[in-house]
Amino acid sequence: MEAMRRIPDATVDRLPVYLRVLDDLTASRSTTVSSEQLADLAGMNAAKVRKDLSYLGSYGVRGVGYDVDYLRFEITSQLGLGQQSGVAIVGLGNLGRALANHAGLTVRGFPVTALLDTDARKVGTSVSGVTISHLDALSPDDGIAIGIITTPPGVAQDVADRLVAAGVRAILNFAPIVLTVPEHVALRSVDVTLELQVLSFYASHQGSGTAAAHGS
Amino acid sequence: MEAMRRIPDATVDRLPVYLRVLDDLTASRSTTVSSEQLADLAGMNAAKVRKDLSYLGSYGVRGVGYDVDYLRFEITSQLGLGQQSGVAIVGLGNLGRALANHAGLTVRGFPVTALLDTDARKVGTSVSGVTISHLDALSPDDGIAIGIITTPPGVAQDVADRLVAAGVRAILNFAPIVLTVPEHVALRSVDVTLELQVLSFYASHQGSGTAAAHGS
DNA sequence: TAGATTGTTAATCGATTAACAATC
DNA sequence: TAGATTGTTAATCGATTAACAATC
Repeated sequence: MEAMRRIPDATVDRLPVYLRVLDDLTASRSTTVSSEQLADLAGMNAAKVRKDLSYLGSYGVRGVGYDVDYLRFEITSQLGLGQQSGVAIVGLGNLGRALANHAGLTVRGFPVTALLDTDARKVGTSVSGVTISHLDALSPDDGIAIGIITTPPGVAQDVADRLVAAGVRAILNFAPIVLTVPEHVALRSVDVTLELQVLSFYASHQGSGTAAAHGS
Repeated sequence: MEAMRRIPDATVDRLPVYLRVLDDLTASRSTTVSSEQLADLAGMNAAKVRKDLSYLGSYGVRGVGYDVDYLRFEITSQLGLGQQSGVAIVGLGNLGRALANHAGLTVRGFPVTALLDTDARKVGTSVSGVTISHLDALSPDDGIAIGIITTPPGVAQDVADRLVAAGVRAILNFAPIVLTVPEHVALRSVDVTLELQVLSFYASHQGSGTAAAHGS
């Protein structure tokens, strides 16, 4: 109803959490949800939920709440989840294989369409029905939207550069190193050791303090 | 030099990144680093680096920079990384196994001392030299400091409750569900699908926008 | 001393939250 | 109408950043 404002980064980080909760609500046949319920289920506060949802436009009904299906539709659309986004996984070590085997990715609209490595012993074999290609074969023709890097840190920047050259618009990096990518490419990193170190801080400074780690 | 202020959450999230960079500097025999260099290597801005480090106390030397070794010592100490923290991994699916095989955890002071599952076919077998025990065997006597949850979402809250009962002070959750834990237990969650959805937003709203996802 | 770089202040910006009028 | 709940405002809080005096 209002002129569209830019959605704040903090809100973008939370939209997928709301979406997951809404999916659960649909599974349990709820058709309507209040900001209070949604906040409980998402581990947040109702005022924040209403503020976040207000950036999508005004879709709630006073005295009633939000329509679950319509909200899912709106969030899905805002997140750009309308069509499938092909994913390439580079580096088929333990983690890369685990992700390649993760059926949930395809279900959620992120089908793994390419697996890449430089190890001659791995190239040609397949994981979950997808054949591993040599990294050199990576090309813009592959139509890959998102690259996932699960290589050792030493080669991660080179891999990122190749993914960018191949036209990916986003990279999810699991290598423990700071990557540099052009402005137009979105980047988030996940580092398990780093998470454990942050947890170590709060565990030793006894005062809880965290809630949900993401990427950046 | 100043009275100790509480370290802001945003700063705590960055200390492990600085630590990683300082480790690299040590490996390349640098003994001193300026806030400008550190910022470049960590993908940040020098003012932020100086502000962050100022919460540790005043350890830089004007006109010179920071002593790499001393800074590592200080960050290590603040993060509570002085002694090893035993880690238990619950749920030995693809991801749990990948983490159990990750040698980097032990190197960084987080040795995996327990593997737990409820599948009778897995209990008794071992991964990376650690035997998988039944979840029911989990006990406070195990001396586990941190629990990592890599189970399906349906059982994750129950697992979290058991870990809390066993005395863990921190939990790293990979299950796609919002967990509830007592105040005194630190919690962070990593959800790959959620990261991809956030990336999808920035990729489709062409304007980059992210930098380093963590947990919360 | 001249040059470099810190530590800190203060301004700015963005995120959170409580409160409540609007309204279903 | 009475009750419930949204959408929005405004206050507050925390994080970022530029600027510069302090000082090695």
